[in-house]
Amino acid sequence: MAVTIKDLARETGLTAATISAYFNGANVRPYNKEKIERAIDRLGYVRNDYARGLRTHRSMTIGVLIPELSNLFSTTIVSEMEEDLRKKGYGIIVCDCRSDAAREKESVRFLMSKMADGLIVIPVSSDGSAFTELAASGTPVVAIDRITDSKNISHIVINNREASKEAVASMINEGCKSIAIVCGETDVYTAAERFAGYAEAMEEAGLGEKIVAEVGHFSIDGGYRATKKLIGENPDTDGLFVTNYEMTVGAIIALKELGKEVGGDIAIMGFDNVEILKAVYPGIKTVSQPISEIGRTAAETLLAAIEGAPVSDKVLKAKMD
Amino acid sequence: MAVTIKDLARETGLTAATISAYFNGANVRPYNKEKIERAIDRLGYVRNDYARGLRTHRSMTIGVLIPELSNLFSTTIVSEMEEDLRKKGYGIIVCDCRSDAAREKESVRFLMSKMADGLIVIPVSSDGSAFTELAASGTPVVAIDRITDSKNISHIVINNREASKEAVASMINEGCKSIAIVCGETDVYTAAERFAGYAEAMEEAGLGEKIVAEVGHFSIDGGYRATKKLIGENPDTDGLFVTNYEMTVGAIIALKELGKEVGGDIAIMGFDNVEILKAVYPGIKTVSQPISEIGRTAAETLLAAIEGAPVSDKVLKAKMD
DNA sequence: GTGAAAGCGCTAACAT
DNA sequence: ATGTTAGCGCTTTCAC
Repeated sequence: MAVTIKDLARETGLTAATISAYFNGANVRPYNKEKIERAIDRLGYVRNDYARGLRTHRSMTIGVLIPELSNLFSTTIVSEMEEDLRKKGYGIIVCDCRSDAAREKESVRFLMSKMADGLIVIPVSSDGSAFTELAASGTPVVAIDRITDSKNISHIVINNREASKEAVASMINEGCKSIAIVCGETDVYTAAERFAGYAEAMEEAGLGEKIVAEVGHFSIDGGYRATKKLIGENPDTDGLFVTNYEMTVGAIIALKELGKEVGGDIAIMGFDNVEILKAVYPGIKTVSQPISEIGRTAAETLLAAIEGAPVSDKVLKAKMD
Repeated sequence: MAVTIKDLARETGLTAATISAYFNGANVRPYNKEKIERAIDRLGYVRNDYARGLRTHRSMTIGVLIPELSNLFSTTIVSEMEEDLRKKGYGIIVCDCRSDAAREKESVRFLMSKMADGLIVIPVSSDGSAFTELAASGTPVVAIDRITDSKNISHIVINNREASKEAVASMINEGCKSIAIVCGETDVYTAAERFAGYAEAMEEAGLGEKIVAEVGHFSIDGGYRATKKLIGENPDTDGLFVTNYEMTVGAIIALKELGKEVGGDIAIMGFDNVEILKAVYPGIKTVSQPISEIGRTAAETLLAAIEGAPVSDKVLKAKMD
């Protein structure tokens, strides 16, 4: 059995209440303080968060709920948040709902049972129904990457539409005449916004014909298939806007197989981290999201909400590079 | 305040003990069972794991401690384990110790305070000192990827040495005469083993001169710098064995900049997931670790240990492709 | 500044 | 099958 506060009490001749006071920053006689610290060392005491949490109704853990943990964007954010939250004494319980709304709901209950003090979420259900109940009951929720309809939760997103519009406009500027987009299904917020930006840029340039492939899974494979199909049906496409990292990788594989030279026959505008691709194909451009900043902002916003701050939405800016 | 078992008791006219019995699978009169279930629905009851854990000394959470959460190998494993463990009712608390031994130790205490029922760890400290104390006290620990000196913890690793030896032998077989290795610092277990396999293959083939670059950070940048230096000093190197994924990416960027044609001027043997690279450079070969299997095995081993199984080490096999 | 006592929400004997 | 009682390890009044 683990060492408890009672053991410290026995060891020091003090009472549990005093030891607790010591831990919680109350004034303790220097002499006793030293005794307590010696006892902690000797006995190897570690405070039991479960007992503490039960008493205080604060678990000091944050639930993190992600559609796909195998995705670079998600894990980078998780990594950032883990660091920030740990600094404030919080641990994170990570759940992967595999882009499934039912699993998302189930995960919320799971995190409730863990008494999570708050949730940071990339929402799957666009109505946010999985969270509103929770948020209404007083546990703050911060959604990142995607907007939901819920007024009870805070949202941290980027300016998907503007950034995409600008990106496509720059492709047009570089001389592309026939630009296709590979994007996710437009019932996902980010996909819809990025598509809208693409469409706006095309229309403003008077390039009427939009070439679109919607991809169910935002994966390498999804991007690969979509690109194959797209180029098969529209062989004179000279520009490709691919709206996430994994799909960009897939698109490049497909183009390679089709014998198209990236940057020559066809220009690519990708999304996020493509360090290796850029090295291999210097011509490639991407829209980069401020991933670390998103994570940091989410952590900050949630902690503020836990301290009582009201719901607040934030839009961060992506940049082209 | 959240709904408690007492609320259910009041609502149903039963007592807390009966409700608890219901949750724990004891026999409850069908009539009462139904009443309980109705009450749960109406009140939105979620069982409080903290109270339960405090009482049972089982938190139903597993601590996961990783040196770098931003690394593909790690996150793939975390993703696999999260799924497996969730199926068994366990949540995971993820900690990133940034390859720092002090943070590793601190994280262990943190996870102890969270009453983790067990730990799955990619160890940083090779003596395993951060864990032995914990393991000795009854909390099982499973180390993956790297061996430690501790006899109290289970280890899941791959056959790094044999797989590396085989890989380098195959390069020699393909006609490479001057093969260099880019590996991590050899005080890390995997780096040492992979180097040993390289050395054995070289010696058996009578290729005396070993060309070695040790890299502090197993990162894209680390691989990039090491390769630049290596090729600068040994321009007629015709084979490169790079011992993890990120460094392989870095190496390829470097070769590209040096004007070396991958698969032509120089053969590359990488490690793990290089789907995109293979598409771009069909000649590239890699040693792939059974990443999902590692995660699955780690989860299984830990759960078995929690149920009382003794310490057990396992060696899984990597394959070349 | 420290102690005594009560209680967070749950489970585990034990009794009925 | 259900109720009674006690207690997990901690914090929090309230005395002193």
